[in-house]
Amino acid sequence: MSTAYTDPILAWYESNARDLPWRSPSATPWGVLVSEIMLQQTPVNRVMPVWHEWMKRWPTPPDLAAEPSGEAVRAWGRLGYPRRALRLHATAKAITERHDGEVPSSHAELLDLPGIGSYTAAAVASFAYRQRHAVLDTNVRRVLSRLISGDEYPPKSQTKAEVATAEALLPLDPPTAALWSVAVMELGALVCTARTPRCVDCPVLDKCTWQLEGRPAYDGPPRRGQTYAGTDRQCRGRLMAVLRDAEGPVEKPALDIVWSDPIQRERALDTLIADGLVDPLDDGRYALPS
DNA sequence: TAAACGTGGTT
DNA sequence: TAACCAAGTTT
Repeated sequence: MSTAYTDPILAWYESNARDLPWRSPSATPWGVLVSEIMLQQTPVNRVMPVWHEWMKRWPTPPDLAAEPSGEAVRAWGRLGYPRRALRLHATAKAITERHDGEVPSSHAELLDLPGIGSYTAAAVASFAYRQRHAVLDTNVRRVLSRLISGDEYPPKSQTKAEVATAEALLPLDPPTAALWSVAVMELGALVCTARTPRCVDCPVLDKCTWQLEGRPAYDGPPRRGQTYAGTDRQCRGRLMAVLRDAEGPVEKPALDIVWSDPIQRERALDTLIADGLVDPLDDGRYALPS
């Protein structure tokens, strides 16, 4: 294993880390878990106020588990991907029932919880419990891609080679490994960014393969998908906004007015019901789930 | 494995 | 301005 990157990046983190609330010594494992779910595909700035609100309202998993799932969806606000709120509520219930109300510390038990995949399990085990796991998020994948492979961007989907690389770089001492993981993520978030990296501020610039090879341009396939306007996703978002902003159940016309295409609207509503995000009541009205 | 899944800021 | 991007997971 290589240690050439470890000390410069740890030193850089010590003086450049953002003071994020879920990194505070007073943050609980539950607070870390909630932050990780909220941060999936969602920028820090948008998460911050919602996280504070959640922590004040639901300081422990049993607090959230005692509420209807619809309250979690409502309090999710406009963070996006509201199925995360539903799964976080289900996770709170599972923790309450299966783990005595305490967020489990083992990677396997975390992985068993709804909405928690390989990244989030590793992140919670590392950041909340100071364990030694390879934490591979989009930031770390990009940093290692540039530093080690010399490619501007990592492969479209995670490879075994990337996991092997990340594990090889992981310091042996668990608390140091946990610190390393958050430090590499932070480097990717603040310096080794996707679009215009601030290489002048990089602590390992002299060891960066991509840099040493003259920063060759990305030559792979386009990495993005379709536009958002007009999609079912946008339609679902509109419908959910109506339900979130209403005090209680809403009449069907209140949903109909936010999307003109009836075919697409009904399809979107059906998928929301199938996902458990919308509850069709017996009286014909619609509500957030109970 | 690829596509689906929200939202808003940045380039 | 349209495209890209943000601490991914699920099916």
